[in-house]
Amino acid sequence: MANRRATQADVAALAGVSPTAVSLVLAGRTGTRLSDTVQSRVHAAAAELGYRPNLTARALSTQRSHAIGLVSDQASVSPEASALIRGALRGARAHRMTVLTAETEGDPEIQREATEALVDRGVDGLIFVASRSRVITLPEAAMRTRLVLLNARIAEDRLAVLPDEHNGARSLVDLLAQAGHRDAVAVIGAGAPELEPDVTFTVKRRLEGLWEGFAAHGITPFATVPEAEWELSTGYDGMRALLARETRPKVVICLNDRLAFGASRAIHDAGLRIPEDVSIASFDDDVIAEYVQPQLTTVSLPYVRMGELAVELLMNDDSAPGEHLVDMPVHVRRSVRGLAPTEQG
Amino acid sequence: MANRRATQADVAALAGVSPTAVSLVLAGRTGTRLSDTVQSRVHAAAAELGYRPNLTARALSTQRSHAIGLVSDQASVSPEASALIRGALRGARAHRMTVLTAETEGDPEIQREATEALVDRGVDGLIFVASRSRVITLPEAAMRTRLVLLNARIAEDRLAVLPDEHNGARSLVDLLAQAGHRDAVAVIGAGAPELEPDVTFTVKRRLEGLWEGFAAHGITPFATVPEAEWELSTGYDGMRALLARETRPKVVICLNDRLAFGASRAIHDAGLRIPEDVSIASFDDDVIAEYVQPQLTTVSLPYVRMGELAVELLMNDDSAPGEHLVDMPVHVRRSVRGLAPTEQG
DNA sequence: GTTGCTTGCTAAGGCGCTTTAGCAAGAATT
DNA sequence: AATTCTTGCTAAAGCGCCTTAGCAAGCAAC
Repeated sequence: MANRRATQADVAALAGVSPTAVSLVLAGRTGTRLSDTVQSRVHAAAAELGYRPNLTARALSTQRSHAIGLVSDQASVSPEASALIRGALRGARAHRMTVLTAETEGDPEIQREATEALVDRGVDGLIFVASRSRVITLPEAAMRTRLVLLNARIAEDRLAVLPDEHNGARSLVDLLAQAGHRDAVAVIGAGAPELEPDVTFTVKRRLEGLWEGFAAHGITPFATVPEAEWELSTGYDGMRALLARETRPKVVICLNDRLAFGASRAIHDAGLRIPEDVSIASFDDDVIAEYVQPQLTTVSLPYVRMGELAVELLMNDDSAPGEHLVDMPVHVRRSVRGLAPTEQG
Repeated sequence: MANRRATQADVAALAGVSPTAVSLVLAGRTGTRLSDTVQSRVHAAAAELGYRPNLTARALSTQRSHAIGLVSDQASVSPEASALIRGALRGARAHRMTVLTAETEGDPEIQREATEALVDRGVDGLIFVASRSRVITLPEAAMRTRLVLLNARIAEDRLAVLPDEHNGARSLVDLLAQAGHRDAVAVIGAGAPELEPDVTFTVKRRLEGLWEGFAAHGITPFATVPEAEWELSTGYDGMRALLARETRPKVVICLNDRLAFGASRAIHDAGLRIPEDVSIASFDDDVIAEYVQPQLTTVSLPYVRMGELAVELLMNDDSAPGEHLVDMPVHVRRSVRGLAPTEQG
C-alpha cells in the first residue's frame, strides 16, 4: 500500500513522453513547443498517478530551496515574540515558502549550530528574531547569507525590522494632548531620554518620542518614576509613590503594560477610578491589557506585521538596506478620559 | 568573496583522493580499509576548505531528510501551545533534527496545503499540534506518513501525546483531602462527568479524575457552577453565585486558571481573603497563575515535556501506538490553606 | 607459477529534478 | 533538388551526495 511516490519518470512512462517533456509541461513553461496533445497527456498522467514533485530534488537542481530559516532566541517563550513568528509564517505562506525553525534559548553555541544547520540545508535566507529589540551578534555562517533581523539590530548595516517607537510614542502624547491632557502627566518606567543612558535603543526611541511630544504640546511631565525592572510590583510601587505626592497625577503613561497593570491596581486600591480620576496609557498591547478594568489604552507593538515584513524584505531582492520601521498604532480603549475607544471595551 | 561552498569533490581534489574516499572518511565509516594517511589528508582538506555537507543532496541520496514537519493549528497564538512547540524544538535538537513549521490558523485548506508541502519536502515525520486537546481531522497526505499527534487525537489509532488529565485531577483532590479539605468543596466550570456529555474528551477525563477523587475521599462537591465559556467574567460570576449561598465554600476548584482569576477577584471584592477564608486551586498553570495574589495552586499542563515526547515517539521506530499520557504535576502555591508551597510564592 | 585472498582505493550509477543542446521530420526558401 | 528554417520533441549532463561493485597490487597458498 505504501507504494513509492510517483516521479516524473513514472508520469513520462505513463504519458508515453520523455521526462523532459513532463518537467517542461508541469513547470508550465511557455515557449516550449510541446503540442497540446502532449500537454494534456502529461497532465492526465500526473493526475492519475497523483504526482507531486520532490522538492528536495528540485532544490538540489535549482539551487533554490524555497525555504527560509527562522532562528529565534527564545521567541516562542514570550507571547509577544510568538506573534513575530506568526507573522513570519504568514508572510512565508504568502510567498509559498517553507519555514525551518530553530530556537537557541539564548545560547550562542546553539545559535551557531542552528544557523549552520539551516545554511547546510540551503535555505534561501535567514531571519533572526529577538524577543526584545536588541543589538545581537550573529554566527559567521549567517553573514554569508541573505538575512533579515526581526526585532533586532546588529552592528553591521543589514536589513532589520523594528517597531517605530519614536512615532508611536509621539502619537500617544499627541492623542492625550488632543484629549486635553496637558498637565499632571506622569511617566512610570523611565525619565527623560537624556537621563537614561543605559536603556536599550528601542526604549530610548520610545522616550525620545514621548519627550518630543511633551515639548511640542508644552507638557512638563509632572513626575517620573524610573524603575529598573518593568514588573507588576514596580508599577504598583511607582504608582503609590506618585499618589503620595501633593498633586495627584491625572494621566499616567506606563512604559509597558505590566507596569500599567500594577499601577492600575494601586489606583484601585487607593479608592480611585480609571479613567475618571486617573487616566492611564501604556505600551506593548500585551494580552494583559485586556485583563485590566477598564481595558488599557496602549501603543501596540505590531509584531505580526513585523514578521510579515521580514519575509517580504527577505524575498525582495532590492529591499532598501538598513532599518525598516513599522507603525505602532495606538489602541484606544477606555482607560483614558476624553478619548473615544476605537474598539469595544 | 561569496565563492561557492566547497563540495566533496573539492575536498577530494585537494586531498588527492577520490570523492568516494572523502564521503567514506567524513561519514566516519568503519570497516572501510582506508589508510590513516588518507583519512588525515581528507580531514585536513575538509578543514582547510571549511567543507560542510550539502544536506539537500544528502537527503536526496539517502531518502532521509532528518527533518520533521510541525503543523500547528494556531499554536503560536496561545502561550500554552507555544510551549508545545518549544518542547518539540528542544526534542528535535536533541535528535539533531530540523523542524519545518507551518501554521494553519484553523483553516483545513491551509492545513492540507501545508501538510502536502511538508511531505513534498520529504520530512521524516509529521507532528500535528492542537492548541486545545481536540479530536482533529488530518489531510490524506498526512496519513501515508509517520506522524504524531500532539495534544490531539484523531479517529484512527495513531501515536498521540496527551496530558494525563485523569491522574492530574485525581492527585489535586488527594492533595486537598490530605490538607484536610473534605467539605465545603466547590467546582467552577463544570459538574459531575456524567452530567457533562458535551465536553471535550480531555475535560471529561479531568472531571472523571476529580469525581473519582471526591468519591475516594468521601467528598460531596458542595456546589458546582457549570459555565460554558471559561473566561474571567464567568469565573467572577460563578464565584459570586457561590458566595451568595447559605454555606460559603472553603475550597474552590476552578477548571482553568482564567476562571480562577475571575473567582479570585470576586473573593477579594467580597472582602474575603485567599487562602484564609477560601482556598482556590485550578488547572493549566497559565502565566496568569502568577498574576493573582496569592499565586495560584494549579495542576499544570506539561506542554514542554509533551512536545519533547512527541519528537521522541516520532523518532523511535517501535513506539507503542496509541495514546501516551504525560503527568500533570500539581504546582502547589499559596492559594490553598494547609498546603506548603513547593515554590516561592 | 597459477590460483585465491586480503588490502586499499576508485568508478560509476542512482536519488528526482532542471536545463541546455541537439536531433529528426516537415515546411519554406532558393 | 539542395539548403535553410521551423516545429516538436528528447538525450544527456549536472546538482552534491551515498553506495555498490570492482580493480590493482601484494601476499599467501597449493
